[in-house]
Amino acid sequence: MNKQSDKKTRTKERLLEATLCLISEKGYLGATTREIAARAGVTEITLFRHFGSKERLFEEVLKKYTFLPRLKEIIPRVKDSPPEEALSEMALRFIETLKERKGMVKIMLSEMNVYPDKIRKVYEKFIEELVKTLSGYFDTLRDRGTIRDIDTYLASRAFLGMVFCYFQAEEITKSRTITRKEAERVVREFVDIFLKGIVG
Amino acid sequence: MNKQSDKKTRTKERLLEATLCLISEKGYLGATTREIAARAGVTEITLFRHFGSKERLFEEVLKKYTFLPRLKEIIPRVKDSPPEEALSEMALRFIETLKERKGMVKIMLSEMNVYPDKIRKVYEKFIEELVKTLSGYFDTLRDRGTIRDIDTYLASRAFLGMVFCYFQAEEITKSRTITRKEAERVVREFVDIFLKGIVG
DNA sequence: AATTTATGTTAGCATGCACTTACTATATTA
DNA sequence: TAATATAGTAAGTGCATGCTAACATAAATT
Repeated sequence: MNKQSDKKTRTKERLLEATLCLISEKGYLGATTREIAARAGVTEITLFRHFGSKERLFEEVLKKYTFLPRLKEIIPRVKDSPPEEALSEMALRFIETLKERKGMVKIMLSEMNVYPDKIRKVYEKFIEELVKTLSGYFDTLRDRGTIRDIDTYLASRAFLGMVFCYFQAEEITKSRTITRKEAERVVREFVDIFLKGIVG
Repeated sequence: MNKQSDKKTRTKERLLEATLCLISEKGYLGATTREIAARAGVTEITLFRHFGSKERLFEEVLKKYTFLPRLKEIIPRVKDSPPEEALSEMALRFIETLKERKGMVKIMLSEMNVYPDKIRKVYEKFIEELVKTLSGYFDTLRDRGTIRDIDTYLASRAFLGMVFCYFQAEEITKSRTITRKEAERVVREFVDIFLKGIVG
C-alpha cells in the first residue's frame, strides 16, 4: 500500500499545482476543470474523483499554498542585527517569497473580491499577522531607544506597503521580473528613507 | 432630435454604471449581460443594441471611468505649500479619489491579469504617470535644498506605495470604509515617517 | 490467482451563457 | 398623419461548462 498511495498523492499534487497555475492566469471562472486536468496530465474525471467539485479543489489550493508561515519565520532570524541590515534582509526575503508564491498572490488579489468568504479571511489574517510581527520588532527597537516614539503599527504598515506595492507594480501589473540587484538597490533606498526620512 | 437622444444617452450611462458596478463585484466573467441589463433597468437586447458585445461594453467602461486625470490635478494645486502640508493634502486626496473610484480600482486589480491588453496598459500608464508627477515635485524640493539627495523616483514610489497599500488593505481587502478622521491620522503618521524617518 | 486501487475512455446530461430573430409599443419628429 | 428612433417581449440558437454514468485497464496488494 505504498506505491499506490504515492501515485495518488502525486496526481493530487499535480492537480493542485495546475489549479494554482491556471486560476492565477485566468481567474476562478476562467479556469475550466477540463483544462486543469489536461495541464495536470490527467483526465477530467480523475479531478472530480479526487476533489468532488471545483470549489473544493479551489479551497484545497488555498490551504496548500498559504505562505504566511514562510514570511513570519524571516523576522526572528534577523531581529538582532542592526536595524538597517535587519530591515533590508526582511524586505529582500519578503520580495523573494512573494516572487516564489506569485501565483498565490495573484489569486488573492484578483479573486478576493469575488469569493469573499474563502479568500478574504485568508488574506486579512495574512496581512494582520504580518504587520503585527513587524510592529513587534519595532516595539523592541523603541524600547531599546533605537528609534523614536512612533506608532509602530502604522510604521509597520508603511514599510510593508512600500515594499509590497513595489512588488505588485513590477511583477504583477507590469509582469516584469525583479532581479536580485534591482531588489537590493530599491530596498536600500526604501530602508534609507524609512529610517532617516527624506528631509535633509 | 433632442429628447430621443437624451433617452438614449441615459440608457447608455445606466448600462455603463451597472457594468462597472457588477464587474467590480463579480469579475468580468461573473457579471452576466442579463444581470447588467436588469440592474440598469433595461432588457438584455437593449444592451446589445447599444454596445454590440460584452467585450465592447467592457472597453467603454474602462474608457469612461479612468481616474488618472483626477489624480494628476492634485499635485500642482498644493506644490507651493510646506512639504508636510503638501504631502498630507496629496495623500488625503489620493485616498479620496481611490474611494470614489473604488469600483474601477477593483476591476483593475482583479481583471488585469486576465485581460492584459485591455487593462494592463491603462494601469501601467496610470502608475508611471502618477509616480513621475510626484517625483517631479520631489525634484523641485531637492533643487531648493528642502530635502536631501535621494532617488526621487523611488521616493515617490515609496510614498505612493504606503498610501495605496493602506487603501487597498482597508477598503478592498477588508471591505471597510476609511473615515476622514482615520485617513488624517494615518496620513499624518505616514508623512511624519516619510519626512523624518523613524530613527530618533 | 484474485482483489483492490488509481486511472482512463467515451459519451452525455443539464445548465447557463453570449447573442439573435422577429415582431410590438411608444414617443418624438417632420 | 406618416415616418423615425428607441426600447420591449418572447422565444430560441449554439456553445461551453461543471459534473456524472458505465465500462475498461493496468498495476499493486493480498
